Amino acid sequence: MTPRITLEDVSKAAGVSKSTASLVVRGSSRIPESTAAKVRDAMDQLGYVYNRSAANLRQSRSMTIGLVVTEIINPYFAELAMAVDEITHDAGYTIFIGYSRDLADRQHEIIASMIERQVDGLLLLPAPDTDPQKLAKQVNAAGVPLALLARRFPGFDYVGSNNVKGATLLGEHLAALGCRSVAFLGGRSASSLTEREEGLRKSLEPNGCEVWSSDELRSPITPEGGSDAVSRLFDLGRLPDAIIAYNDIVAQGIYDEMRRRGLEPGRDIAVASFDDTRIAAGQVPPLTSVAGFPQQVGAKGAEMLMTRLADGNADIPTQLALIQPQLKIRSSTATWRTRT
Amino acid sequence: MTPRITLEDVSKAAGVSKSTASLVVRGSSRIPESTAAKVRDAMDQLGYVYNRSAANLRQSRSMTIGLVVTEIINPYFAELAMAVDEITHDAGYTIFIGYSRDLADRQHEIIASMIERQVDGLLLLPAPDTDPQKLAKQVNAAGVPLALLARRFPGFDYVGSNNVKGATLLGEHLAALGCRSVAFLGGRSASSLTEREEGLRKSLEPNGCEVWSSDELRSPITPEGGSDAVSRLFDLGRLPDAIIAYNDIVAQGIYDEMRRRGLEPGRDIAVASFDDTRIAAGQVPPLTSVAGFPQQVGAKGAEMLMTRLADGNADIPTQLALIQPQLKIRSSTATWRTRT
DNA sequence: CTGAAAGCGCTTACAG
DNA sequence: CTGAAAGCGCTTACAG
Repeated sequence: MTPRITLEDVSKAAGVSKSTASLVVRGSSRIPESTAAKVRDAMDQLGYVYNRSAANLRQSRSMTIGLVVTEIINPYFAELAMAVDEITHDAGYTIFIGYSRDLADRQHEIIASMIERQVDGLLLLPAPDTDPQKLAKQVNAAGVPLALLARRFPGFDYVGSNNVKGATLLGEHLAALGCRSVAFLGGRSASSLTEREEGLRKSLEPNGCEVWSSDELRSPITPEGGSDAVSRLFDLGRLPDAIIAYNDIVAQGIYDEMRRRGLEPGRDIAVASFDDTRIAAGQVPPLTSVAGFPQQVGAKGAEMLMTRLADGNADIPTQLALIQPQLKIRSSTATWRTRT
Repeated sequence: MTPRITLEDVSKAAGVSKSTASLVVRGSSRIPESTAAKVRDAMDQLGYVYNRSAANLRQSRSMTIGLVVTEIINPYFAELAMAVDEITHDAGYTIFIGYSRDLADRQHEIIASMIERQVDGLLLLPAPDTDPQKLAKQVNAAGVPLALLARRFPGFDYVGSNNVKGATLLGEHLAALGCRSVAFLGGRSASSLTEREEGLRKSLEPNGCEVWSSDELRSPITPEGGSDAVSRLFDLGRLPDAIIAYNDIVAQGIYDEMRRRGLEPGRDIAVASFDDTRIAAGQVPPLTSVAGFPQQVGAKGAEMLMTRLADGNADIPTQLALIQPQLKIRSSTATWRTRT
């Protein structure tokens, strides 16, 4: 390995001081073009590569942010991550990514390692069993601004879908179809779950439609989780008019398990879900789903964080933003008819 | 903001020297437990957070690697990225992610910013129009080891699917079905494309089956790209017995466009593709696809890079690894019957 | 086993 | 407009 070329080498070759060379690298206008050109030539000659980490140490900012999500096989998370990248990339940030796999311990470990690496800010889609106190302590101790995405805890900046609204739209749709009972399946305790349930109850119960949603109907956010939840539901002995999945991934398992038991989704039981990832429209029958617009969540969250970073994380109060959902009605509910 | 707590503060509080404190942070056994305990107490008291970037500057390694992929909406890329994370996380690395969107310029910009941030190594799924010389120059100047994933250029470490083999399996299957003509659609010039085409020709042409694959049948790796490619194919006036898509994403568009033109995939024309992401099995009819095992590609690529990093990037010759593919036969080809 | 000093590659006041 | 010096927070020889 050739020894590393430093700014000192460049400045010597160009016949100027280190400070002058430093100013040139950063494009300062205080340096006359003639001097700057000499420095740039020297950089090219020597094959200089800027060591931003060294600069960071001095400036105490890294132009780096951390993004922690559950995983990215779920297209909802993938689109959200890409949107974050889009915004932060344009702002000159490079992003550290970590996948918590919805394990709070792994999540904290990831955050710790990002903090050690001096991230300027953090965007987190929190694991359901996150301890908010612990999280607050961890980021506050380091003075790193944090915005939560998609799932919220009080006291943190947050951008997510307006789940109550989305669930209300869905509930009204099902009530209009004449549903008398709805089972809400899958997901783990998180604000998104609570909010969706709230919207469903609010829109269905006043219309005389029962909402079944108990702890035993929760599940991991996987197709298998959905299948298992349906099984537990059917083992209770009663079939609802409609099944609402926590999201599209869970719904896939619900379709599968229903068919294994000889029930056709959309005909025997209406089925709907949340997120409206590309999975939903691709199902057979196409799945009614509440679009959550992860691109908007990610983009808005990134902007919110950028704002805090720009303001030196001053006394901006906690920021909240809700993205408006949209109900996509497809045949998994539209073709269902109440049994007479 | 409270002023940052440094190792110096800790050492003073613990009544030892900075070097001793440093040794304790890194768990050196040279420090007696009694001293170490005092230091650790001081760290807790003061709320010390390790500044790994400062350490990096001194040690000239960052325990950071860069991963650059096209995007992650395609589950193939998502699974690959997660597999890389799995391996590198366990080895103590944190990963910078960048999405090239298959734009060579953006790719180089991303790599440059990662290099400035002192990544120890780079994993790249290269954009099709990458200039290999330029890439080599960029990473060699910085002395950063690089492994290519899924698409190769000569002279770089590489892990990818054995595309020739996979395409051969698929070609043999189609030949056995009695196909007399096959159109290969979608994708952009890349080793993966060339290799797939090679395998198809090798297995089909000797069996009297034509392979149509020209520049005008290429397309972006999107459903729209697939639709457009089918349109261009049909505009040529002849229908093949089978259409092979560059991958599952392209195949989605092929299904759509065929139906728009009144042709049923799997009945009127057999359809198959590559990658076998969860998209394939979820299609109607289920899509025959050559599984490329992105988890294995990602994991093996990460291991390869870790090896180079462990060996101080010594004179290990270029490393190559091919992952064995597997043909998943589904009804999009299995139910097709030659017209008599 | 522990401490004082130098140095990683930059930037930042401060002089001139 | 440009230079010499100090410092960001660590680690690394080197003494003792």
